[in-house]
Amino acid sequence: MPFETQDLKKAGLKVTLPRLKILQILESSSDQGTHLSAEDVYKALLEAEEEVGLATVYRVLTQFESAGLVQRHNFETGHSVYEIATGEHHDHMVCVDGGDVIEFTDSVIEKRQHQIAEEHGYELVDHSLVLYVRKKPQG
Amino acid sequence: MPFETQDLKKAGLKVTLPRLKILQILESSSDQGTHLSAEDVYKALLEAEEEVGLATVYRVLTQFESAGLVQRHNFETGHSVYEIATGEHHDHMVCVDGGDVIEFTDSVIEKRQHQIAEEHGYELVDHSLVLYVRKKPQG
DNA sequence: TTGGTTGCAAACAATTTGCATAAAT
DNA sequence: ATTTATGCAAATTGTTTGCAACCAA
Repeated sequence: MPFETQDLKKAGLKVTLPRLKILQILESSSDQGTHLSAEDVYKALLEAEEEVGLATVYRVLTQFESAGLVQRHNFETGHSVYEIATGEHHDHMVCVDGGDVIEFTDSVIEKRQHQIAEEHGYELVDHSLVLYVRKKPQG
Repeated sequence: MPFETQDLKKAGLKVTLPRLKILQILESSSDQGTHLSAEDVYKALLEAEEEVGLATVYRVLTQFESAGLVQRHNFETGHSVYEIATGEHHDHMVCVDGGDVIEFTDSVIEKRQHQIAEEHGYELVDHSLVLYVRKKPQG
């Protein structure tokens, strides 16, 4: 039994073709470090000759998110993008020249974020950090 | 000549009542550290007995952003919020329940961001940090 | 069989735009 | 007199939902 099937069952979701296909698309995009929007997934399905409605894509992505299978990000683009949840948190560094994306985590920052939230009487639920950088001359 | 008028002229925008009023509303909200959505501004205008269309509010806010008069933020709330541009950098903490926004800066995090960029051979140009928090029980 | 799942179309919310009118310079 | 701004309604975009038909367990 392929691991996609297991993942779905574990999430209490029936194993259907649309869900399997969407999961595969997200996985292969994850290999390339890409983040897909609902539209992107929908187009990928069409290219794969799969007849799946856009509404289903949205529903499945939402279910996957609730199940912890994927993570949703709302960058400043006006629409959500999804990526397979690895369990490991990371932030993003984006090169303003090439557009390269580097993933990183930093325990100092992570810790401070919790402290800051606490200091204001809150508990940290999530966070979004993006560093915009430029390659140093003579890098 | 009031500074609102100067700001508008400097931005190449005609000085109209809607624009003056919207600028004032944003300023007073800024004093309270609040971030307003287009709807919020629209409601504030109605309360002030100003007959301004919602479309105009959106147009004016967009123009203000292009002119650098205000900053637009897209938090995970589903709609944009605006604040007067102060020139001084700060990050945001957004309450996932009420949507309240708290501004903060933290020198530890600021410094680490520079270090991280350096460690990867980049120089930090800009960054965006949003903490999503929840009020602690017994706050 | 039976309850979860899908597709479609309609419903929505936030935001944008076309156009005729109105106001600023 | 020109140019730009406004209001309204209609259009767009991204996303959600109602419902009948459908399919996995």
